[in-house]
Amino acid sequence: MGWPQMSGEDNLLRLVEAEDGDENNYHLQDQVGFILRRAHQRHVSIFASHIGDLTPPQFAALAKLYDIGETSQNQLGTLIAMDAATVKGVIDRLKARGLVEVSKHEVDKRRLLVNLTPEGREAIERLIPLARTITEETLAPLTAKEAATFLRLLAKLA
Amino acid sequence: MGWPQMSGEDNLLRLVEAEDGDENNYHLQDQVGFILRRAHQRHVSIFASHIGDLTPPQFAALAKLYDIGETSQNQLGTLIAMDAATVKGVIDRLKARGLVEVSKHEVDKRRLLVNLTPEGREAIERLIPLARTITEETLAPLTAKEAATFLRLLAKLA
DNA sequence: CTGATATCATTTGCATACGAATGAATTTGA
DNA sequence: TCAAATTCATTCGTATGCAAATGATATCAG
Repeated sequence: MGWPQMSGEDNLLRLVEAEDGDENNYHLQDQVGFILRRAHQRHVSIFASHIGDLTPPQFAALAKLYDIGETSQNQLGTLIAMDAATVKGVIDRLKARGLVEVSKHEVDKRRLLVNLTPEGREAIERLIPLARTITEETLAPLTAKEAATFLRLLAKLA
Repeated sequence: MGWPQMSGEDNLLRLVEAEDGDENNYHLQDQVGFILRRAHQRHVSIFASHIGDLTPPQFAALAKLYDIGETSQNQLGTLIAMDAATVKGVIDRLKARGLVEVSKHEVDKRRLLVNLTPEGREAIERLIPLARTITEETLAPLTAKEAATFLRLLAKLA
């Protein structure tokens, strides 16, 4: 065999490794974390191509407020899986654009209530059909059956 | 039916919506993008619990350099799915910690060559077994068969 | 050969994302 | 009741992630 400086022991080791499925060889591109990151990147890119003036987290905040109505900033963060520091930035930017408004909770003075403005409501109603398109395009490489399986397994991981 | 202020037309509309699979109701938590984001978050959290002093992108850079050896910063970015601006930051931080070293390409003066230092090589060799554990823990909610299916479909999406 | 193009790297600006620390307000428990 | 613990929001620091602009270098086409 053409390998330089390889002893009989090395050949034996290589055989054992081959039997073990090449386990000493680490392939980044096969790791679930790496593929998950790329799949997420692709989705964000598709999102941006359809909804250029809003990010996925901003859309999530609007969609959740549209779904449940006024809530506290912290509670909203829990519902859309963002920590307190992150959700604050998202809400600040939506507020600056007039899509949400904030007010103080009358009873619990710690809480900051967040709600859609009429402009925010109009925006999310206009964007939800685009979001359905984005979901379709993201799942386009899969058949309908594969997509259903994928979503079921993905949900178990998330 | 106890719904207030609902006319006969409203009931008909509701029936039609039910037949259409409730398509006027948008559920953020069922959208592939949202679940993908949460699955990715969970993986990063698992990663951090096992490898606290390195981020997944930093690990990816080291693992790829370990796999292919010296390469240009740009090419490395392509291989680990990072744009030029992002990979620069990652390499800068790895360089500051002495895990990689950079040099100028002798022929093509535009290129910045990146390679592992001995410390970087030692680090990645030490971390790869932990990365296998991270992958296992990330996939733990799935059976072996489900995990195989999931990885196959995820790869089609990424 | 040289002007147009393309590639590589850097920089800036903006937007997540999260740990940690802080302060204000509320709830709990002895 | 009142001190301890908890919750809510904010701030700071660090690290991706990407678009856009820029400068240096290399390649291509006429």
